[in-house]
Amino acid sequence: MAVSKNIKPTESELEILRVLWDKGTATVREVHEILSEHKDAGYTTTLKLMQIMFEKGIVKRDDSSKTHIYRANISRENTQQQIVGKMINSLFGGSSTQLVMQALGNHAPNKSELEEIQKLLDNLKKQ
Amino acid sequence: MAVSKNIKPTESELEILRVLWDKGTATVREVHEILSEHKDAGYTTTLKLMQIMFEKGIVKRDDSSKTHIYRANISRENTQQQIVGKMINSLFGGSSTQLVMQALGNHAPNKSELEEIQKLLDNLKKQ
DNA sequence: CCATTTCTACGATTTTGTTCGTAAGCAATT
DNA sequence: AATTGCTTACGAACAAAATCGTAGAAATGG
Repeated sequence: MAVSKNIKPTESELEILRVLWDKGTATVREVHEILSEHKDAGYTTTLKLMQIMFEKGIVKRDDSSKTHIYRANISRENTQQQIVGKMINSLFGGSSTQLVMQALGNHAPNKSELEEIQKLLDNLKKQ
Repeated sequence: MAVSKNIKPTESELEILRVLWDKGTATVREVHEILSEHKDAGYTTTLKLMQIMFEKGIVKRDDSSKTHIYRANISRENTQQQIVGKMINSLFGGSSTQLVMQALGNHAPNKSELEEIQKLLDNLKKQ
């Protein structure tokens, strides 16, 4: 089994990670452009954050040319799992079911999504 | 519809809220005892946190006797909803389904829980 | 009635995260 | 060669959260 580091990205780091997960690779400039659509912080702020993330090992970068190219160094799935797991424990007393009920109750999925969930549910039932 | 305050408890505040939600009411001492099973921070730290939560309106307290008695002033359900909603947006691109799949995949529920979810799913399908 | 314990209040410090200003390097353009 | 624009590096300021020490009031119990 893979040893998963216990990484806890901050809110701002998560925003950056989302961009990197979506695009695969990106420069600071690209990340900043996207973030600044919904947030106003200066360019150097984004730069600094990404540098810190690099020091922490959250992202990798290719600095062979002047403009560095970044990519995530932790997977989306792993991070989701970390955070959801923590939330299940801290907010739902360890019951994933509670979380699921909450999520479905307040953000109803559409038809095809329902079927997707149904499929997973059927699978779980078989075991 | 009730106007829900946009409250964002910190990690530490959440720990305290959990105790209060479970017990209904509690003194600082009681909260501290429980927290210190899994965390080491001094008594005055817990006290200070609860005082701050009081100032923020997150908890109420009865200070008619020397030892104050605290209780939560925001509901568990409401808080869960806030936080889960935020997580769906920030980590799962707005798709509750993704979150549900993640939660079920990694923390499989037992039989009776599965049926509970199935019931909710059936209800959602009817609409 | 004095000593001890237990409580609150509160300021100070530490830690962590975020933001920004400035300097310096490099490349393209004039 | 000078100017302009874009880049990284980095220190500093700022903000928010967490931790702790100390003081003083109230209860306890010898």
